[in-house]
Amino acid sequence: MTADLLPLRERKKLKTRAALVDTALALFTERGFDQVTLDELCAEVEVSKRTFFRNFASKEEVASAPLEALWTALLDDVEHAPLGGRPVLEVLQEAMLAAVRRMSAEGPEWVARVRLSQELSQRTPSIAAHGLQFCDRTSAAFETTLRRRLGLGDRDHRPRLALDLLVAAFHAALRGWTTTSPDPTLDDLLTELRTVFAATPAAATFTGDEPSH
Amino acid sequence: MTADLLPLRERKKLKTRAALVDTALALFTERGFDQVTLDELCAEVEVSKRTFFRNFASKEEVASAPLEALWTALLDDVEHAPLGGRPVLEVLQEAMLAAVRRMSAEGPEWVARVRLSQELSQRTPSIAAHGLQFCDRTSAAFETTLRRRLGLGDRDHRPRLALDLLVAAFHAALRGWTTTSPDPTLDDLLTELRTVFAATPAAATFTGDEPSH
DNA sequence: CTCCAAAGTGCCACTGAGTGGCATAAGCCT
DNA sequence: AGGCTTATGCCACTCAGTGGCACTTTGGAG
Repeated sequence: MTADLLPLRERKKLKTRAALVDTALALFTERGFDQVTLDELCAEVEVSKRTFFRNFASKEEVASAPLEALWTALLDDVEHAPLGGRPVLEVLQEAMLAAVRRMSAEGPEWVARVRLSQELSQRTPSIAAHGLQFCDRTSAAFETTLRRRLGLGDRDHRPRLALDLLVAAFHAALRGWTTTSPDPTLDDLLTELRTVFAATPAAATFTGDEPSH
Repeated sequence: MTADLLPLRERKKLKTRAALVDTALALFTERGFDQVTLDELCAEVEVSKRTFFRNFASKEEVASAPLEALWTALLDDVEHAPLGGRPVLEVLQEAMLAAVRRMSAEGPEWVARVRLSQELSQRTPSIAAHGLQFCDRTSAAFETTLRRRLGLGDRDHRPRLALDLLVAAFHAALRGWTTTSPDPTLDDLLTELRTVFAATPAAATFTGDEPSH
């Protein structure tokens, strides 16, 4: 499907990378992130620790890989999508939905991997930290793109706030996705996303009526 | 001012804690986070590494301490503040302004510490990651409080989105604060916060007019 | 087909973060 | 003062992550 055209070397590299991700997700899920040493993981995949660190910058990164791939794909999309005359946040939200659909089109395993990645992230602070920092860096990149393409000034905080709202909505949707359904599907995720997106405009304005007392 | 009433033991502990924070901020700022080992830091403060880890959970935490203190203080405030009939986000924003004022009232060193902490966080990915994860956990706690006090359901995403918007605005303000003025003051920070808060409602709705092409 | 350059890999030794255990000292309470 | 609690120091240990070098594999050129 996606290019057998790559040189053999590249394919091999991607294969070990994928093996590392899948094995890591399995081991971490089964026994917990810090109960699994990298030596074990590498032994399982039959790869040296040195090779692991040529593919991933840290132990946390291998667990966040599936979600990071999504954000990177989304960033590419937004770089080229038309932004004209519509609310920026709406455009971003639709790009997000499209990116999720596109990722999952590449194979059903993707959904399973994202689910495991998300569950690990919720249960393991250091993975969560890594993921959040990745989102933050990616948001900064998005922000630059938006500023440039929309001709906004450096002191205009709106694009960054919109991006953070997108990130917040995405994370809320992920949390909802993995906690409600026992075996969440792609459609469940898309539904969850649309629900959260629908609630987003109210976030800045809603008034809490304190219950009687 | 704030209780010499504490038992001597506690005061001593707080003192070494403060010494660790200040020395760490100084060393990290001067030579870079990963160029300073904990052994060095501990030698400087004349404390064993074991003691360091009884005060802080990680090397990153000591660098984030001032900002974390602010969030914790804010959380306490929100626990007891009246939330009645006004937009929740507005209430949170005012609580944030009040918390900043209250923290800085305890001494002018606080502003300097926060500035160093923020600058380190921007330049050091692992500190940023730790700080973001802390905010995330704190937001989750806030969320619980808000849900309880406002009687909202588990499936209502608005409180969490509002909180994330507050966090995003705060971070944007911090970035602006440390990049614009060469030697940022407390008032600069408050001004910056108010500016970002003012821009927040537009984040969800603004439309980017693509520049002519 | 062969040989060369380049890129990926394995092995090994090393630094430094973080932890557990136990003995010691310092503050607390009566 | 004397026992009790609690923080601290010291020591040895695990494991993430890095740098160096030798070795294998691949792609490409003659």
